[in-house]
This record gives sequence, C-alpha cells and structure tokens, in this order.
Amino acid sequence: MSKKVRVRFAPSPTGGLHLGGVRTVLYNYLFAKKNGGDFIVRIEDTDQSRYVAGAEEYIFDTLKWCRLEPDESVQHGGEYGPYRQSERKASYLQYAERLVKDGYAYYAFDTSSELEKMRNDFKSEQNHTPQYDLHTRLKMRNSLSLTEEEVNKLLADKTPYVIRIKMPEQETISFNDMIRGEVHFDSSLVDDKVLLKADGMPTYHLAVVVDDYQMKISHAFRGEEWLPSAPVHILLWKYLFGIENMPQWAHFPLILGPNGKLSKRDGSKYGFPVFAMNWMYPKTNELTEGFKEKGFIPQGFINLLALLGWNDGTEKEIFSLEELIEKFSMERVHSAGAHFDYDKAKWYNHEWIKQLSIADFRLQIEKGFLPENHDESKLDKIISLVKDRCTLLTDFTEQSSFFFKAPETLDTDSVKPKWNDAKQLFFVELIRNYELTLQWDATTLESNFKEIASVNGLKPGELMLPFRIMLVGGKFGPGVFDIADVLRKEETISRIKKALDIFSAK
RNA sequence: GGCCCGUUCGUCUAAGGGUUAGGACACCACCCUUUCACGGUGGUGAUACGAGUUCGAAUCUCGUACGGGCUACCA
Repeated sequence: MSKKVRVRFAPSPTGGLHLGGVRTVLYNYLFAKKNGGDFIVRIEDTDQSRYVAGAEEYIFDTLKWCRLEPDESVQHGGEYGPYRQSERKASYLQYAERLVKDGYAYYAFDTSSELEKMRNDFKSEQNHTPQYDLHTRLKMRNSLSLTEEEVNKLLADKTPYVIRIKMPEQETISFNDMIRGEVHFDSSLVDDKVLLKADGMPTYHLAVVVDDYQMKISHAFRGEEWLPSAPVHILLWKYLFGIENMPQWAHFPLILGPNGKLSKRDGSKYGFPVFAMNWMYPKTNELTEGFKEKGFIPQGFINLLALLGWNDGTEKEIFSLEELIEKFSMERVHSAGAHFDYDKAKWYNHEWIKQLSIADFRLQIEKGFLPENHDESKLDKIISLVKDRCTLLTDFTEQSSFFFKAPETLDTDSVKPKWNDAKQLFFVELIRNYELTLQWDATTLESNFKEIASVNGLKPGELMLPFRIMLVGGKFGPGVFDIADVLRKEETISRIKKALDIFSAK
C-alpha cells in the first residue's frame, strides 16, 4: 500500500517565472494528475532581503494562464497550510535545536567578516573556495570549537548565531534519483550548510525537509542545480524524520540557453521570451518579455515545454494537457540538459493555433491582439481566412489589418514595371462590372474577373497580382477574391481606383 | 581548484547488444498555389575520442576530452 502521491512546486517569489520553472511545475502537475495525486504550491520566502512585491501573485497568474491549477496553495487553501514558509517560521527552530541536541548540528557565531577571512586565509591553488567543513570548523567560533561555558555565555549575551549541520567525516551518502539512478556523495566533501539563519529563518535546506515532511510530500522534484545539496537534505531526513519517510527525488535536467543555463538575459540578447508572462521589476522598471505577450497560447507553450526533455517514445509531438497527463512518465524524462530552440517553440504554437476553432481563436485574439479599428462583424470570417497563417497571435494584426484599413503604401515595384494600358483598361472595366454586380461573393467576383480578362485577351494571372497589391498593399494574404468579398463593394472599388491613379502616374 | 551531472544530425530527440542509426524544428530543392503561407515529395546533416567485454556495441565497463551545474546566513 503506497501512500498518496503529493508533489509540490516551491518557488521563491523573487521575480518572474521562467521556462525552466514552468516546466518544473508542468512535470510536477503531470506526475500528480497521472497518479491521482495532489499538486501543491508552497512559497519559499525565507529570504526576506529578496522579497519582491507582486512576484507571488505573478506566479499564480502564470499557473492560471497555463491551466496548471494547484490543489493546495496560499490561494487555493488546503489542510497542510500555511503554504508560505515565512508563516511557518515557528516550526523550524525546534527541529534545528533538536539536531544540535542530538549532535547533528551546532551553533556558529562567526560574523560575515570572519567567514570572509577564513575563505581568504585558506584559499589556495588546490582549494579555490574553502568551505566551512570538517577541515575548518574547529578553527571557527562555534559550539564545536568553544567550551560549553563560552557557548552558554555567547547565547546568554544574545550573540547572533546560526545553526549549521555537522557533516559526518566518512560516510557515503546515496540516494536513488528517479531520472538518474543511484547517485553517491562523500560526506567529507560536503560543507556544513547553514540550517537556521541569524534572523531565525530557516535556509532552504532545513525548510524543504521540514515542510516536505509536514505536508506529506511523496515525491520531490526540482532542477538539477539542486543535486549537489541533496546529501544535506538526505541526512536531514535521516536525522529528523527517518529515511524511510523521505520522498522520492527526481532532478530535472536544466534548460540551456546559448551560453549555459538559460537566463532572463538570454531573452533580450537573442530576441526570445524567457519568462512565461511579461515581468517588470518594480524597482528598476526593467521588463522581461513573456511567452504570453509574445503571442503564444497556453496549449502551445505547455506542449513545447513538455517535449523539452521528455517524449512518449513514439514520434508524436503534439500533445494536449490531457494527453500529457495520460502519457507522462518520469522514467522517460531525459537526464541531459536541453537547449531551448525558439524556432521549434514557435512551430508548436503554430500547430496549436491551426487546431483552434474560429471561436477559440477569437477568444485568444481578443486578449490584446486585435488590430485597431477592427470590425467585429467581419472578425469570424477574417479569422477563418488568416488563422492558419499566424504562428503567433501577434501575427494576426499584420495578417488582418488591411481588412480594416486601406494600405498606406502599395508595393508598386511589383506592379509598375509590367504595367500597361491594357491592364489599366481592364481594371477600369472591372470597376464598371463590379459596380453593377448584384452578387458580391468570392466566386462571382472571380468568374467575372476572369471573364473580362479573357474577353480582353489577357491572362488572369498577370492581373491578379496587381489586384492583390491594390487591396492588400503587398504580396501576402489569403485568396484575393476572398479579400474583396470581405471588403465589400464600395471599399474594393475605392481601393482599385486609388491604386489605378498611382500605377498610371509616370 | 573540488564535488556532482551529462555527451546521437546545428537544435529537440528515437533506437535500452544485431536497424541502410528513425522522426521533428531549422536549412536547401521540387510540386501545389498565377501572392504569401499551409500542405506534399526529396535532400544536406549525428552516435565526442580511445581502450575493453562480446561472434556482434550508439547501446555494457573503464579512461580521456568536452559541456553544464554547485561550491552564500539565495533559492
């Protein structure tokens, strides 16, 4: 009888959520839903100096946009709250003290300048950055190096202290990672990480273990950057709650940019979004672009993220969220880091836009992607014409604006060199014909167009490009008679007339 | 520097001892379309290197190289 699957995403509210973060959410969510479990979001805000206003709300807005709603969180409630670590502060101290009492941790009174001095003094060719560990701890000011009286005196004097874990001298710490298999560490090489900070807040290391225990987390997933600190967490589980109760770990491969771990800087540097949604740092007003505002739809975004490091073993690449839940398995998550490819990302989005119904596309486009002066009554027809030509929602504007507003400039270079009197006369006659046409639809317009052409001994193909330039302004867009259909008689004729003046001008 | 993780086309990846090493994005060509896309067909393009195990290795083992991560009273 295995216990209920409960997974958590534990972001630090220090800014926007980037690709890797959302993928971690996604894999957590998929694993939970696949196994009938719960998905919990816990806010890791133990570093008060890094508090950023609005970041927490942003995280939840992002999850909502992605349709990855938690079962329990600050916003969703649940039986294991509070879901904000700063509000759980009281429960960490007792565990830290228990560790000290049991000899697994100790008080350390070193000031930051003393720590800095140590790192300088012990620095060498062989040891780039000396650690606070079994080699150095007896040379520092802590309850291991000082006498009991000295320690008690320091504590009584309210000297600021931290509690550090005392890493054992010779122990191999192993665990089974769901993605990587057995991973081993030599305890003598791991440093004495701070567990409880001088301000009474826990560090991530203590908080993650205590909270995962108290929230009955069954599987703990996080990015590969956490792998080196895993031995600390494993020891803490062993000391505090029993290794048999420890969740199963999986460390996801990193998402890489052109130069290592993808960073928000890569976005502006290479011209692609890195955050899920736009994020503006309140203090600096520095904007980091988001996939949402760039014109991605949630289905496309989720799909591209899911396949960045995972596949179902077949050649299928387009998955809905429901399909992902059904097919997902941790065993098929890759162990190697994946470079983010913006071209492929856009392809996923395009595939999803093509699958959208007109109504669904309209819903998406109405969230800020409509061109100015658009005509509501024509929207559905226009969407049916141009939807598949949009890779991003932002493409809709340039694909559709000519429907609502006559082009300001015409691509005359594509027309003028081959322009002649015969063509001029054709369009004059076309205007006359279209003015008298009672039936204004694409089929009628096309057959009339071709009939006049043939009567005048002209090839329709040589006339259709000019016609398109007249209506659209450039060499793009859907079928030209469909465009004329939507434009209606008056506007179509007006654009032909206007263009004729330009084309015939010497 | 130390520790940890990793290494199949440019990129994402399939192939878990026997395949002409497959697919997708991107790129190129052709077809379709008298626009541009979409779509279709085809093409260029990869097992990092060296040993070993084996009748046989992309696949197992070891070494080397390379890449990445961590090395805070940040997460």
